[in-house]
Amino acid sequence: MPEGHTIHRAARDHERALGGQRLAVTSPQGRFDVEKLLGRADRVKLKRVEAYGKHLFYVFERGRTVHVHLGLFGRFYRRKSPPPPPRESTRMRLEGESVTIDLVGPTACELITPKKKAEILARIGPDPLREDSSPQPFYDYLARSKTPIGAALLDQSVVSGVGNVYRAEVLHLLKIHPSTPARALSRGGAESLWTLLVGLLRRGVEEKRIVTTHGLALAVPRKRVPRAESVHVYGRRTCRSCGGDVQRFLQRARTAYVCVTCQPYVDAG
DNA sequence: GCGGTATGCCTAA
DNA sequence: TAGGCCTACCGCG
Repeated sequence: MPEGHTIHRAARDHERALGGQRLAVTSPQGRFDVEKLLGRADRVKLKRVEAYGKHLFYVFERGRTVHVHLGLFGRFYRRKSPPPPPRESTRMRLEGESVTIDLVGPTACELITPKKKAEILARIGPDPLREDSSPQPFYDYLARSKTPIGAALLDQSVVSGVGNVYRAEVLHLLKIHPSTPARALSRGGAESLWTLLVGLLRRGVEEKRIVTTHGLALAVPRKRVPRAESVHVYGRRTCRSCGGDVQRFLQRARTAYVCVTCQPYVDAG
């Protein structure tokens, strides 16, 4: 689940469900140091939840901030309060008045200092889901880098929030082969790429899953797209657009998916 | 029950 | 580049 859309959706949902409340925070698994957050109190008030790329920040009273990164396996489970007993693997449980959020399997779940937060934000590139992000650094990087565009899209310091599914899908929609050197893209091409990422990620936030088919407009009511039709090439053996073979290869240690018909490699020199 | 796989990312070499 | 870490699920038998 966790590309940028999952993170932003969690921030929105969790802030709405728990923001302004005094939460009972526990770590059934024991690997999250609850006392550091709670001190001697038994509850702590959550002020807001922020999302940057794939990072979440739970901001509590007195500026105490919990950083969460889901990694590949992390997941949230939402329960009604009072919640059922947690599964053993639950790293952090946030129990509010009517909603309880359980966090399982994250790469990171820790109380952080303002300095640490600043360091995290300093090392990630613009996030297409944030209104306050400027794509300029993304354009600048692409314009001068020989890095394959498919590798650049997974580099969180270049653009944040994009993961392996969006990488495959956005490049397919633009008919770009992942091995194309970044700087072979025109400025217009780079702008199209950013705009498409914004659109697809926003759609992902609304639908709570990645859907890149059945038109790109964020039209209001739309029919639920069946799972098998939600992507063009990611995880597929044949291209949903043309029926041609989808080729797989490793790029930046992740499986890249390419329709060799729709996305022929063009050596731009 | 086991092994493989996954939408991530860090570190050592 | 390889290995490690985190967890759930699925197909196999």
